[in-house]
Amino acid sequence: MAEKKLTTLEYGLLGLVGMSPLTGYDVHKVFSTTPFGHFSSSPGAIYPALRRLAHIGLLEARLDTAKEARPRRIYSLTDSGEEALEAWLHQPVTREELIRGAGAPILRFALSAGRLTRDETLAYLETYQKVVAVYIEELYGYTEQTTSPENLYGSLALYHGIRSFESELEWTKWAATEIRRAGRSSRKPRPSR
Amino acid sequence: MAEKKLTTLEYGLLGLVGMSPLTGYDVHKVFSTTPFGHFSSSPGAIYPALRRLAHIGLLEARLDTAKEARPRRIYSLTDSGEEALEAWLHQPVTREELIRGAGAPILRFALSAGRLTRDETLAYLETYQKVVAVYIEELYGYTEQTTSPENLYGSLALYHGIRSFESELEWTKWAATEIRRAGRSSRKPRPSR
DNA sequence: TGAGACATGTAATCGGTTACATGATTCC
DNA sequence: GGAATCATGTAACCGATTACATGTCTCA
Repeated sequence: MAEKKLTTLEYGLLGLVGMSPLTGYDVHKVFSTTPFGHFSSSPGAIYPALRRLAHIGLLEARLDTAKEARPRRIYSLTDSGEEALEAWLHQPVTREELIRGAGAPILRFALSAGRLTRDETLAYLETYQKVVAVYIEELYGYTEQTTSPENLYGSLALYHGIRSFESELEWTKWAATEIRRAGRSSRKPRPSR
Repeated sequence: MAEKKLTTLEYGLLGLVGMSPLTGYDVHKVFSTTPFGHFSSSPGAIYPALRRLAHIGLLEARLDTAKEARPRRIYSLTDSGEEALEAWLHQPVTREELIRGAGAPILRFALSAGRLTRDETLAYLETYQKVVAVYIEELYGYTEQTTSPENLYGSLALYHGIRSFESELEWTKWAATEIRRAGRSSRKPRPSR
């Protein structure tokens, strides 16, 4: 079987198509009108990616021949696509994903709705949280080397990173409590401040 | 003249080489042992990029022939490289850069040390701040459409984005006050909490 | 009925990742 | 003096960006 690793965009497409069958243009619309994944909505990225996924059997294309001269492909998730997606959703967050900043950790979280159990998602958030905490410690380590008055801007930039990961850390905790709370009542989530 | 646009990596290299002449391996070390720019430290990215920059005249390579069989190139910034770097540093933050998340806004800030005046950097932070604020409003707009109990995870993911940009917004304000403060005294910057 | 927006892609280019290759240095 | 590690790259592949091409619908 030798599961090939896919790009973040491709997993995003699997997740999106997995919600409901879509055409390339539908995907384009989602990417360009919502903050979903902050992927590029360029057709030169989307269409080839959909084709690739269809080619390796993770998606299947149904030809809509309503307009003959310009038929369009409606993609839906195959069983093995479902499998690949779920395998990915079960991966814990890694340090590399966090640093790369391509948004993979949060994408997995968002796509886990309906595909992971509540407890699995909570466990995912827990590992997410740990990885972030470890990385924050690492960044603090640099502050001792780098913090000198001559290097003010460098220090400030470093604190930018630290703060942003601290905010991410708080989010993981908050999200977990919201999910737990939703299990007991059906109130809407509210930002904590 | 038609200044060609460079990649973020290339600007990072200009900035780094601009601090002191470096070899490809030096760059690799910086990228792999510090949080500078969170670029990939893969040689396949660094060496070709240095060559490209040298080829278009923004860097110049001096051959160090100390070891004959394996001479190495020490790169330094040329006048036109200096120009290109400063032109870039003078660009205000754009919405696209912010969303793309490649770290360009913070990289420009960090590299502005010694190349922009204090007031120019403060002005840069001001536009940075405004762009972030505008984007946060945009994201809040989505919460009204998207926030439904059935779409809990989607909402939570959206709040992840909002929080992280809010943290960025606070950083821009904090950094500006630190810079102003440093103008009056020479204390080290401290995180605000 | 012609202009513009909406829809559906393809092609060329190009930067980055992964993997490979080889030369020097250290150190056991 | 052989292995491991440091240093300095090259090559192949492949995905993404940019630009282009063409079909279809709306509506003044």
